[in-house]
Amino acid sequence: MNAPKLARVIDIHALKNACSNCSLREMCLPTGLSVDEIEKLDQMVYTRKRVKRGDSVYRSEEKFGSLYAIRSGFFKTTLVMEDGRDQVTGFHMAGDMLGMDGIGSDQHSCNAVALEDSEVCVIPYGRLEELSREIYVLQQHFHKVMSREIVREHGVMLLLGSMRAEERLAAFLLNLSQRFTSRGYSASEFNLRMTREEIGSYLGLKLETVSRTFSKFQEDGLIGVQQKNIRIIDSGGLKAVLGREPG
Amino acid sequence: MNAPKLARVIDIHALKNACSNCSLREMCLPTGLSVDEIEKLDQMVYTRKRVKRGDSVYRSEEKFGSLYAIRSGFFKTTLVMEDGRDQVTGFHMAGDMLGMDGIGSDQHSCNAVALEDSEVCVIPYGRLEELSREIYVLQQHFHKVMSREIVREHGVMLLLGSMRAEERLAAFLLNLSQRFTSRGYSASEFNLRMTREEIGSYLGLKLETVSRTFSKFQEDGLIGVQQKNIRIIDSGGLKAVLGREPG
DNA sequence: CGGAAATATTGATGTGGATCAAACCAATAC
DNA sequence: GTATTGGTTTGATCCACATCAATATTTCCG
Repeated sequence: MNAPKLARVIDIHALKNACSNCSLREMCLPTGLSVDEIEKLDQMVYTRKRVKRGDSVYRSEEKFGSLYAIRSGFFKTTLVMEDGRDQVTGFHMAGDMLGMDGIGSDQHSCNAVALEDSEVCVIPYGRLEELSREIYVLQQHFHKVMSREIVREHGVMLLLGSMRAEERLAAFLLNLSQRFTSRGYSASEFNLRMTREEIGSYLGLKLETVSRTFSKFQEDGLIGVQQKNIRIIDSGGLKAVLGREPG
Repeated sequence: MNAPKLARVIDIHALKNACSNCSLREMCLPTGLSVDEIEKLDQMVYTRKRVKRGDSVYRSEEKFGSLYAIRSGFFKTTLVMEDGRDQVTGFHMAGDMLGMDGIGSDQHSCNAVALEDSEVCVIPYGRLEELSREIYVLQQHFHKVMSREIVREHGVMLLLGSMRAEERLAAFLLNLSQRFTSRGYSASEFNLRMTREEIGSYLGLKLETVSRTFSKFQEDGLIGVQQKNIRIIDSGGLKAVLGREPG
């Protein structure tokens, strides 16, 4: 008599964790999947993992085994040099994919650290390979995700190699704003999850320069800053900072 | 009577262009392919393309259709900002793969320019997708190639974000040397195919700084420089430059 | 709550690499 | 051969950002 009830409970739980029912589906998965195919995917992602603020999903040198789709929260990825200097290589939010650096050498080459309590969907890599041989649109989607990561990094190289401090920070804010927007959050007001030091590390600047530049943007009426809270007042003005001559 | 002869001629030509017979096979392709599978691959890569010095394999915004494996020669990839500033995002040599930036958006996002007369193997992307669904090791290999490109770019971000001019140039030289070595060329002497300006663009430095730093390395007995010819005299010393305090 | 630790702001000063400028050199064209 | 062009080296000066330092604010935690 109890059996059916129990089954139902499990069902509901499974449904809750399923890709098919996930609000981030459009970010993680291709469109145009059949019901069958979505069912297969639900079997691929059978684990969720909570990651507390400050904890890592994976660390450099660790054996690679899975990719991680961010279900909620906020992450940074960092690289550490032998002499201890480290560099933030990216900030990642819901719908982003982590871990692709590990495929090439079968071990991770950076650390993925949660900047707030977060949750990731664990995607066993072998299973993904398998399914993407069966499901064309999944293969296609996965390749696109990797390619976009390459393009994103190109953009960072441009930023680090050719832009001045003000341009870097303006580009950073506009990028964040755009990403929040595409996830349904406000484009004009958001909370930074990272410290000035982490922003600086990502942008190749010192934390003091980041702080000063925030203050300057505020004086110029482009943004409102209060600690981690950012309000974008004049996004056109921010865009104009990009490509402007020094001064 | 002529027919068999003609056929033989064509055969020889096909063989010459075939992956199965290519000295770069270990760089481009996975190991452990069956004879059948190699035959399929030979059909995938049915075009070679000569690219003259200064010409492009593809340009930014162009529709994406193929990847390109470098058969011989030397390339740079560049990004251009709206205001005209441009940045070299990479240097590429025989065995490297070009064009993966185009997969994500179906159009290329950078320019791939030959720095000397070169030759590439054209790999129609649709065909590669198809085959990598059939041949597991090919899929695996392709994913690794993309992943390694992501990791390579991480390295460049570290270089641009955290290193001083001398460290950047030392890292650059050591990287080039290592890549020449793995292709069977001398580790200690090689010709730069790019100008000081292109090196500078890649490293986020001005050409004068590149030139001065070369001169300094020469004074310090680390390398011999004569225009584009580089001799690495003290590779240990170069490695020691990395991670050294300024001064 | 209170006190310590982490984070952020702001000012004063220093410096690595950019900029400006002038030769110099190598390769190609005439 | 000389002229021309594109690239390189080297010097003098400048400035954007780093560094050093002091204070303010927020967060964490017993």
